[in-house]
Amino acid sequence: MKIATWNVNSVRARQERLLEWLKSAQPDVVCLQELKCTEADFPLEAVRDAGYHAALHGQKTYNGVAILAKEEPRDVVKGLSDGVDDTHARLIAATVKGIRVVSAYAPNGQSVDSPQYEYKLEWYGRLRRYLDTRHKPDEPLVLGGDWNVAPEDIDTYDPKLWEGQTLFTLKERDALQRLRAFGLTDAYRKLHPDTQRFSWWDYRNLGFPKNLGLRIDHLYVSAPLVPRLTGADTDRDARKGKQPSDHAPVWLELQD
Amino acid sequence: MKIATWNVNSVRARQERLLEWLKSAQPDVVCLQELKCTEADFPLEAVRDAGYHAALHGQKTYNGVAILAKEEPRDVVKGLSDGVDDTHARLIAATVKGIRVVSAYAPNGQSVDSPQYEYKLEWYGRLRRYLDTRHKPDEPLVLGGDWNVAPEDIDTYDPKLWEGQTLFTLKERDALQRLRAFGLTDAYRKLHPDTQRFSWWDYRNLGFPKNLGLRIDHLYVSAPLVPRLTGADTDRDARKGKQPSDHAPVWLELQD
DNA sequence: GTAGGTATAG
DNA sequence: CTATACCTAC
Repeated sequence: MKIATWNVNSVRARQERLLEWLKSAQPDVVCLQELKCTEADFPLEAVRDAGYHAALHGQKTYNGVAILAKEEPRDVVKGLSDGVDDTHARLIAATVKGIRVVSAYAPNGQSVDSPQYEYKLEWYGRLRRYLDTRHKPDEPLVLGGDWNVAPEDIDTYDPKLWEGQTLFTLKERDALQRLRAFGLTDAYRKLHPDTQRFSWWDYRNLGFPKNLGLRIDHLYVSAPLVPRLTGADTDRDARKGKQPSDHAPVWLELQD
Repeated sequence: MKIATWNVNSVRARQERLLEWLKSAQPDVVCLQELKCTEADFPLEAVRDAGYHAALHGQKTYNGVAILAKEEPRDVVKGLSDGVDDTHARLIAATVKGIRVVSAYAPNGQSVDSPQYEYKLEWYGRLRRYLDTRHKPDEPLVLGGDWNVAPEDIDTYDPKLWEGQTLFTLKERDALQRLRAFGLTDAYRKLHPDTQRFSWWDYRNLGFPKNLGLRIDHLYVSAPLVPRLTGADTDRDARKGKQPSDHAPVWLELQD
């Protein structure tokens, strides 16, 4: 079973690329982020024609997340639903083939002294409480998303340059660590402890050609799924060519 | 000798289409309208690589006209240069192979009661005076352009619907007629007196699929060139496919 | 650099 | 419907 996550950076601008990638990669489940459109504007027909059902949590211009799956996603839950007044469409959860799948788009955080940075740290706390409230670490659980945090030095092209910058501050890494402490394992890092693989490259300054990237897109699995992990990687090719997303898809394989 | 006119509706947005069309149609001279860019932003390199020289009169956002030619255009004159305070880049003239070529983008006229409509009628008068001042009817002269006027009933898909609408009011047709009275012959209509051929289809309301068009792009030739006319038509295919201009190229052939 | 929104123009 | 400009965000 193949599960992937991809920040598409506008699903309408990237429709053809998404369809081509679905066709070639053939994931069973895909977590999408940054749809940048409402549910009504999502290209549902085309995705259906490609063989996928879709659970959607859309928003105009910003955010927007989805779970695509060959089998119909069940028990769809949109947002953190924790009573906080929050319009951001950053989370959707659904059950596919007995696995609870969460597609998450963590706040970017803008700059360390901004309200967005505070919101980001709070959001991570809220997501940890979401897991505590609704799930148990021994359930089969997969969280795929753009976490907007590089967890370790190896996940940046230049840790000294990035140290203290948004996406790589201590507080953000701590917040991610506290989320993982629920009982989550970073699928890629588990299988490839020492291999540097980025998932995002800035559009600016020739980030991709120079391979100046970060690994900020991760798939997290709960304990019962760890022994079933058979593969994990990034589809770097999807970042190539014309009009790509700034993120590449990240995937894992589970033994059936 | 093949001479064409094409309102490209942004030469930058249409660069690839323009180059492909130049490659397949192989005109000796092309009058372009609605470049929608300054001379500095014109894709001069690519056009040169395709085998064409360019005489340019650019403008940011609106208007902008050019003459492309396999031989270098000589004695380039930009604008009407009649002392009227007018920033619109709607006219360029140059000599190619002994023929004086004018590329013209007539004002659209918006609505009959608008200042733009008045400007359009005046512009036609100014262009007639331009010809009177600078040229003689027995010179070899070709005017190619988007004239924003359908000359006759046959040049609209529904003359009753269009009667009195901008692009088909009596005043506009009169203004065009007065221009032609300088001694100009509509090349397409001369060779095909009874055949309906449109050059423009509105992007809206499925104008092209339903063939709801107008013939507002014409090539006019002076008397010495009329006997040399061997062909004239519209490249309807250039309006097909993705991201087309709303205009198709119009061309004529002259015996050498 | 690459999106989206709004507005204007055709 | 398809462009442009200017604005904001990442």
